[in-house]
Amino acid sequence: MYTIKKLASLAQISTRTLRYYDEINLLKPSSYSESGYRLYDEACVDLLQQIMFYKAMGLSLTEIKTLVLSKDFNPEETLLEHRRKLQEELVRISDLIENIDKTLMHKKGDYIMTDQEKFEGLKEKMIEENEEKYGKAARDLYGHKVDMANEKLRKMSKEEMDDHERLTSQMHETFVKAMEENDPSGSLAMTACDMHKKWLMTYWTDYSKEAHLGLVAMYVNDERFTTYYDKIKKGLADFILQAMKVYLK
Amino acid sequence: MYTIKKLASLAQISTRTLRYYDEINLLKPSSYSESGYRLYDEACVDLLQQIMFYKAMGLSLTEIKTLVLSKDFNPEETLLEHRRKLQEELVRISDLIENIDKTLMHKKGDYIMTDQEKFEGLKEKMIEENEEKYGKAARDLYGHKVDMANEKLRKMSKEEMDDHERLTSQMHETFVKAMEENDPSGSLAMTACDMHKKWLMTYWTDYSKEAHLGLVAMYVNDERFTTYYDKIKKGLADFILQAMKVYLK
DNA sequence: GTTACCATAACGTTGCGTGATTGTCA
DNA sequence: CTGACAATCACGCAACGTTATGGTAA
Repeated sequence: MYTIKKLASLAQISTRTLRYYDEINLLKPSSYSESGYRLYDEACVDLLQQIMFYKAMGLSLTEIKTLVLSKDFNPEETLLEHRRKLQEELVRISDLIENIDKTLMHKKGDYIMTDQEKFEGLKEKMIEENEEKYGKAARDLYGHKVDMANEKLRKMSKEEMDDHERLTSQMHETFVKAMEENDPSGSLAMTACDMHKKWLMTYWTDYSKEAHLGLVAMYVNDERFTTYYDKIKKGLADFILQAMKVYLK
Repeated sequence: MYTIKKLASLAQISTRTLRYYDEINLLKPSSYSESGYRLYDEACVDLLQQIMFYKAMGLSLTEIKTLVLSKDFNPEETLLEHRRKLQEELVRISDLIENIDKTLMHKKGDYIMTDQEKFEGLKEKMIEENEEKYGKAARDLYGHKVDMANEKLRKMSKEEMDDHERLTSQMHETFVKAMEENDPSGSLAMTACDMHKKWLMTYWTDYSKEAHLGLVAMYVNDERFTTYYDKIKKGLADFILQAMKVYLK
């Protein structure tokens, strides 16, 4: 017979957990002492063992309850079903990471990269940072997907990079012209926004308005960006944001 | 000016969400109508846009609050920090999936596989099922790790499989002998358990007592297993469980 | 008058952590 | 007597979904 503390330390869990399992009828004590103390026997230990096994696979307590308390229930199906859910979670998280990567990568690129050397430097730096921070093993876990942006950079040819640079200056020029017209919703501004989108696609493997707008919104809160653009023409950073808001409606 | 419903449908969220954001001071309406209706202006729309952008990356509302409400806060660091957390989650979930795979794979194997043909059949069947259920694209996401068990099976040579089969019969014999001695904690039983562990390791890439015990516990609740073992000797399935409990203490 | 929309409570969700208060055992 | 352990509330967390109830706008 175990007291609640004994069983808890045996199983490396808290007494609160055991009381909670009692409360939700997942694991009841086998008997009580005269003063109302919970007492657990060997069968309880076995059951707890089972519970913890399923917990280790990430099943919810409700799922575990149906598994261990109804003998005729099929664990295989439940586990497979659960596996499917986990798989979805995995994809979801992987997508989130990819989103962050795209955002950060591009944001850095936006105000730093003006010529080839800096661009090359950035490429190497980002790839190195990635390696350093998360290690090869960790990156292997979710395979090539997270690296896609990196790969896209790495594989970009000299020619493409020249194109990219041309696009950059053209975009800047167009934005400046649009600003001189003082019309953030005019066709010139829209053209410039369109170029910005194309420019974005150089790094991003896919595209969404939300991400694009979010990125631009992040820009104007970053003085490195505003400084850079205001040097081209004063007030340009803000103008770009105004235009983008119209463009991305 | 937008009413709560207008803004909600504009942003594709619920009105409850907007009221909640109001409640936690994340997004307050810019003004109120005479009858107390919430009214949102353009600045609110922009802010919500930002909020949703960060939400799309999986940041918590608390994190978002510090990001969008304190102008001097650095989003890059926050995003990188958050990326790290996501990475951990990814590993965690990947481990859970691996655990489930190991369990299911082995459980099937335990009572079905007695000769090479069936073994081969199982191999193909499991690999196919995996492909079918989750698709290549999904599997690519977390790379080779989930497939390790599959790979381990696939790469097992004829020779190794013969060894494995020999080990299986020896283990069965030893369990039977131990049972005849009627001592589930005797040295014979312990040897048999040890063999079971070795046998397990043929499939599993790593090992833990919890997983081993959980597996055995799952066995005795599955009549396909008990039937199979009881055919060898009546009561054997139960005896194995008893022995395992001692062994895995 | 009806319908669509507004507001404010307030409970439910998941799995416990973290007290607060009080009784029991060695 | 004291300290370790027992018990029972009961709030807190995250981000809303979901009624319930009643007022307001078109």
